Amino acid sequence: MAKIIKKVVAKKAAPAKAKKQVKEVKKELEPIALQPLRGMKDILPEDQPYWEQVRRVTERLSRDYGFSRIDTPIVEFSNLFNRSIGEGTDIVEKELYSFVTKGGDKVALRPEMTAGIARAYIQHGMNVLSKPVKLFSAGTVYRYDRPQEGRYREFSQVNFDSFGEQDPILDAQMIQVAARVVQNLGIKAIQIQVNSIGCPVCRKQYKDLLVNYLESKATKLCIDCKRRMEVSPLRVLDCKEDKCSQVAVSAPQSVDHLCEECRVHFKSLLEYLDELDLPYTINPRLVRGLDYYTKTVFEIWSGSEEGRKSSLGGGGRYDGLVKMIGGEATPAIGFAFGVERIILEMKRVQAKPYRAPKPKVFLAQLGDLAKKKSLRLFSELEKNGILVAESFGRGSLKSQLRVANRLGVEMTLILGQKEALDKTVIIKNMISGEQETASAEKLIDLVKKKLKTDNVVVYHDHNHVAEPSQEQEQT
RNA sequence: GCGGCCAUAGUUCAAUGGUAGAACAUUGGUUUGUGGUACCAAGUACCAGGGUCCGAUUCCCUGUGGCCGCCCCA
Repeated sequence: MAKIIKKVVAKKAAPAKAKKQVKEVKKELEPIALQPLRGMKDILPEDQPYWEQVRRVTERLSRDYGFSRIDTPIVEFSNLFNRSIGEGTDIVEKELYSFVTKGGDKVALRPEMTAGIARAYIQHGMNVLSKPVKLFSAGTVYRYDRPQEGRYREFSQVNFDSFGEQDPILDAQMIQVAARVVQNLGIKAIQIQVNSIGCPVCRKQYKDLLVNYLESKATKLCIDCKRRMEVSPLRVLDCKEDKCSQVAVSAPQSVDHLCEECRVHFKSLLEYLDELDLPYTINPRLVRGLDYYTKTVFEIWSGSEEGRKSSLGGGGRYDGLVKMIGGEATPAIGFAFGVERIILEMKRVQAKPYRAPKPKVFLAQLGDLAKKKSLRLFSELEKNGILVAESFGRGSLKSQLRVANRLGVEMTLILGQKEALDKTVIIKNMISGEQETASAEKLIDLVKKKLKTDNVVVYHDHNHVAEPSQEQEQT
């Protein structure tokens, strides 16, 4: 009695004091912002099935196509990115998370993965390996821009690169892998956009030609494009302004001005794609934002011909990159997908996420002795490969059965005071409601046997289950 | 980096210049060791800081964050 009174008094008095203290502490210390940084977000348990599905599909495909996994640091020296991606690009110019370390190093968070992977390729002498050297990677990348749906400052990419082979058949196979990634994830309506932006030689010639043309039409361009004309004339072709598109329509196209080598390369790529039955669209206006691309560039868009389209991922050939950052000349090609965008699209088209196996057995306990024993019983079941759910913190059998019911288990094992003393366990069939008492010794085998035979019953009764789980509703 | 819209319980949304309600979710209960439904009950919220005002969650400003458009891209 005295104890209870003390408790009540303590309970009443405590919150008021605690609140005051909290307030005082808050004033002295900087309050913690209960939110992540702008453009960053938590990936909550409810979303994990989608992430797990992406992980499984990409890992499986990368293995099937002969890619080895590589993981490189998220932080690298800034000049790696400046040099490879290009000083003038938006990614480097405005979106790079760069800072100086305590030791004075100029570093940056990676805005994409290929630069770091190319660095690792050179550093570890992978050029001596049998070509092509195919590398797969997955992780977060960082770009400091204005967040929107499907566009974050911290986001995840799955990245495929292939070093050391210049044959256009590699280009075709890479595009095939890219298409299979999204298709295997249940995104059926996609567009493959391809283009060739040539090699440094013919690209320069083409650029001059384009600038000439644009200058002749300069009065018809928007303000931004007049600026772009000098900085990166290729981007003018991509401008969404009406008047610029009109100019772009009759602009010279890079595919018409490729050198012989690039032209043949592109031509045979298209032949390979035809052979693969991969429907593609040649998009002469497809220009990617990284300077290191040569020849083939491509993107995978979601959606069909009309309607909203967004780029799920893209890539291209980068024959000059490895040499650019200090290795021997090495042809290469790669692509990356944005995982958040893929998941967004999976949800849009109601693609199936990964379904984790769910426990079919619930273990309920009642009374002190049973509670103690149930802890061991749980691990015995787990060791025998039986997935078990429990709610040991709950007291009443009723509330435990409620949880069991909600989880949709096939059977509940009930261990009460009486059973604990008798060394028995009650097995309750959650579909029929029937119960039987089994000896603790034989329990594991009995449960195993029942799970096997009960499967039939379960399928039989499947439509009868009162409440579909949340996951089922989602799919 | 530029422009616009928005910000209330765990979630989706209300109302209001006098400190806030619902639904769903969660937890407990409807007597003793048994689930669903129903019923009852409980807890939890005005993004932060300034200003106007007797008084602000409400009006204004700034910050922070989300979303949309541009830019760019994944």
